[in-house]
Amino acid sequence: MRKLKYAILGLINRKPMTGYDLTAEFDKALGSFWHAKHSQIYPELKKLTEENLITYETVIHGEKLEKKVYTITEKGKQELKNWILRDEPLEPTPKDVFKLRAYFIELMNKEEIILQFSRQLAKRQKKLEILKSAMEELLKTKDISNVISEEFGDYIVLKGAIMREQTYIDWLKECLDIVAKSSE
Amino acid sequence: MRKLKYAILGLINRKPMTGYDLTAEFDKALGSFWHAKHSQIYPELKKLTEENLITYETVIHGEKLEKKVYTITEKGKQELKNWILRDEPLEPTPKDVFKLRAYFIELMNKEEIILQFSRQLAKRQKKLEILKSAMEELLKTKDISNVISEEFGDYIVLKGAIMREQTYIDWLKECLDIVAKSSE
DNA sequence: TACACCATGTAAGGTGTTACATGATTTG
DNA sequence: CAAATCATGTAACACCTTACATGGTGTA
Repeated sequence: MRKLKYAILGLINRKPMTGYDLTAEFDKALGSFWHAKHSQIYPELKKLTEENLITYETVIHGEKLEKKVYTITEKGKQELKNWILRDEPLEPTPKDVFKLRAYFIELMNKEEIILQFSRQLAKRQKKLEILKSAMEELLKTKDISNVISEEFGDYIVLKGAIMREQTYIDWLKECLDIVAKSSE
Repeated sequence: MRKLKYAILGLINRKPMTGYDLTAEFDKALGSFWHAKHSQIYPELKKLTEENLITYETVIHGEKLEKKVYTITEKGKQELKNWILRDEPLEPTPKDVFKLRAYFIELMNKEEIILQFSRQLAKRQKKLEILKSAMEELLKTKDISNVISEEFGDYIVLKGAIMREQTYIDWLKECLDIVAKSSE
């Protein structure tokens, strides 16, 4: 599977970058559906280099600071193109710790349920606001009219993230509503 | 964090079960937000037993087949209750391989995009139908009027899963719509 | 009597997190 | 000049999957 491999190849294909840049990308745009720490990224870059899917050039920044700027190879592009067209079975549903707690709702009393759901709601609303700001920024600065473009890719995943968070919020509100109205 | 620990404690708290039963539960109801293989469950059961959070009784089924039926202890109940009330920061967004592909949309042509999104749509629609059938069954056989009950827990997580899948489908349709209408 | 299902476990390896470790550059 | 950020790496450990390994029970 090696999914991190393709996440990295895809990003480096967009434009050459360092391991540090990749880490930052995973914290920004991709953060709404993928993430990885630098401790996982650096070894993977080493592996991809050994497999001749990427190459690097050492660039000196300032006096001494060495950066490794990675570029995708033809072989890397081929593998990436091949992966993107693959038809794979649906992944198992992602794990959700809050829903695990919600499932065992019988362990809480009414007040405790309302407290837990309200706290989750506040966190999700905050997250949704951040995503919405990112979307506003994207629409202001980028042209998404061409569907075969990086910008359109950025747009659809952000759109998906906003829709997902909004639905999670709707679900939380619905649960809260039922609980609040119950006589228990 | 040992989340599997609490998933198992919660299930055994509902009623005593074997490792095999737990595995089956993770494939059914909980499947919409949690899962684990038996190879992970058996070692965890051993660990929880050593920690005195659960105990087991060996039951002979038929002539020789030995089953270990696990029961939660008072200590286990306390830990579970304590965990369920905890306030933890939002988990990082779950990884989504399809969205990773969608993000790198610039690597596909219009036909390929439509093919990939249509295939995903078909799989998600099938999954949604299964979830809806499960909900129909649940509403027919269980009483969810008491919010402090296992049945209500079953209901809300299933409801959440249906909403999540419906939104994913809406997103896929919206993407397909934009792509289909594009002149590219 | 074969096949599906019940039942429990271990081993090897891949994936991911936290912590350890070090040093340079930029900005207030 | 201190703090934030840039930059790269390794080690230990936790988590999770795939495959290996074994045997019993129910049913068509």
